Amino acid sequence: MKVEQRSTIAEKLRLKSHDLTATERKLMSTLFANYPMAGLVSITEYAREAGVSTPSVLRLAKKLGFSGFPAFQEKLRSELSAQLQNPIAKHDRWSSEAPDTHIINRFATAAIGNLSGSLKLMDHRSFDAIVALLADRRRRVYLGGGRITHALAAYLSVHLQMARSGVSLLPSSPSMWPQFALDTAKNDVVLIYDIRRYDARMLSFAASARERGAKVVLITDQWISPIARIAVHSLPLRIEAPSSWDSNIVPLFVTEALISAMVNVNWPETQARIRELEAMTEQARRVR
Amino acid sequence: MKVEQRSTIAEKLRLKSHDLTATERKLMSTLFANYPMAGLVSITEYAREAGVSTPSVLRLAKKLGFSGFPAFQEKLRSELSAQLQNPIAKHDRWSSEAPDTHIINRFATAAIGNLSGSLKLMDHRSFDAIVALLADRRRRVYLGGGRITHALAAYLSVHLQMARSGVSLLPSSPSMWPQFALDTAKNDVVLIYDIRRYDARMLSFAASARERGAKVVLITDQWISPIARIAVHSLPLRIEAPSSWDSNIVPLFVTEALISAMVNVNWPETQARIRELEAMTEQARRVR
DNA sequence: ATTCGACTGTCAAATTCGTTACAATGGCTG
DNA sequence: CAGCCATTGTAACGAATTTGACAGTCGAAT
Repeated sequence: MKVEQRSTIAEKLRLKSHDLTATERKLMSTLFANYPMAGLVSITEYAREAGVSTPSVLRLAKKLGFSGFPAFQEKLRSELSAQLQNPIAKHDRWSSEAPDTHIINRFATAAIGNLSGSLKLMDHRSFDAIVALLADRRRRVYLGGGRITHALAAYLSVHLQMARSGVSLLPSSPSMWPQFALDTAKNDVVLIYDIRRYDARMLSFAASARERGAKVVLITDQWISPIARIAVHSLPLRIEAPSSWDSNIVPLFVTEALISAMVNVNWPETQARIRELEAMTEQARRVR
Repeated sequence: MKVEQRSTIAEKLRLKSHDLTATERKLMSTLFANYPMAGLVSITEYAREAGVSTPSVLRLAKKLGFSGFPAFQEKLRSELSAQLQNPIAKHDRWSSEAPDTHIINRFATAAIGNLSGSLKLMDHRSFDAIVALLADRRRRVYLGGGRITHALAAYLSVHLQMARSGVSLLPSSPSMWPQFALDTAKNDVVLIYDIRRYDARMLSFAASARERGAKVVLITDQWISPIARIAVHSLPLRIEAPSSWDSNIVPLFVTEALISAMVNVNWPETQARIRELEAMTEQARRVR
């Protein structure tokens, strides 16, 4: 039956509860007392917990229509897994009638997975510490990225420059990085995007900055760039995508969150600066 | 240690993440991808899922201080059942104990909302039509964005240039746009990012290109840039964020999806081009 | 080039698990 | 009260899992 396919073990048990034996009822109530974890241990342990014999567990599983205990357990696991998924993961039909196999839906699924996976991985204390570094107006900030991630560094740079002074973006050409390393000084902040196909030149830039006393912050992928060893803070993110290249959606997410948090830290000053900036832009427009 | 007693496996892993081996990282990311269910199967299955050998799982478990795999699993189970019994913890799975009010969680909620809102709005036939335009090697492609979105255009440009020839990125300075408009010709593709604070100079660039017979494609926000009137295809996206500035996560999402879809359209040619590119990069590296 | 050490996989032994067969128990019926 | 059937536990077996020992591989340092 299709209906049965969908029903959970809890429902099946309730449905059959009237023709369960005393032993089976014990098993049922043990399972419900800690559903579904009680059933995710070994058959022996579950039996002992309920105070019945091992084969009784097996009999119950078969009575519910499973081929054996492992099949029963697998069902419990998949139920739990579905329940654990973030509420948002249960997306109701993404794009207008586009089939689930359409690239845009596959991409959406991957993006959501990357986001929730990254958030689970992330240490929010590191995040807060990075925000504090960026918000500290006494420190100069250097931003850098590789061939692909340069755009992210540029994006961050545009926003940071609106909020504070002393922000420099490393050029996209690696040959110019060494001279920037020369400029870094004690307590400066060097924020680097380095995702796989890690760039050796970026590593040496980071190492130089570190030697000069700068604090290196790293935004990397789940395989973690070697720069992590010299960084004070590293954020490893998930970047898998159904594509020939990695997805930088989560790195952009973190970037925007950093910007937002950093702006909040010192709102009055930032606000004044933005007002001034707007006024200047307006003035320039009038002259033209 | 008292601390160790309380810390979850996720925390332990994060803490030790810097001195994990490559294989152990694989296990870690597999576990986080579906935490903690991925670890609640047999050691064999978990190892196979992560693509490592069985003993490697055991070694990781021991590294984390457990007597063996069953003990490791027992910890996962107890964590999970504690979490299941505490409904408040439900939303907690986002970020490690960060409260829901933490900026990173608020941002995640907003990003997901924007994504699903955008996808519901989106016409996938427009998307497919844009992909076809980008994939057509006979057309030149011009990419442009405003002060903020220039980074997105640059990101798209880096990827498109790997996949095909004839891709130009408009400079970030608007004063140079008119001369680029002069270069556009009949049937060229002009893809523009224009989100609120719509730039009048961008509109006039688009209008010039249109007059010369170019096909204008627009990626904009839900309030829709005036360029939409002259564009052949427009994708309106949601960009709200708990921040002083708009979020460009969904625009980046669409950008990556476009890239991926476009590459698929003509995979053999693209693959050949990428191979050649890799070979050249490799050669350059050797010379150095 | 070579050596060392760290890392990781293969293999097999030991253990545990899941399952079947069978015996024991106990309630119900004629 | 005897016999029957459903129910449950015990014991044993085969299968799968967990674990330790060993060897090959790779990279770094000399």
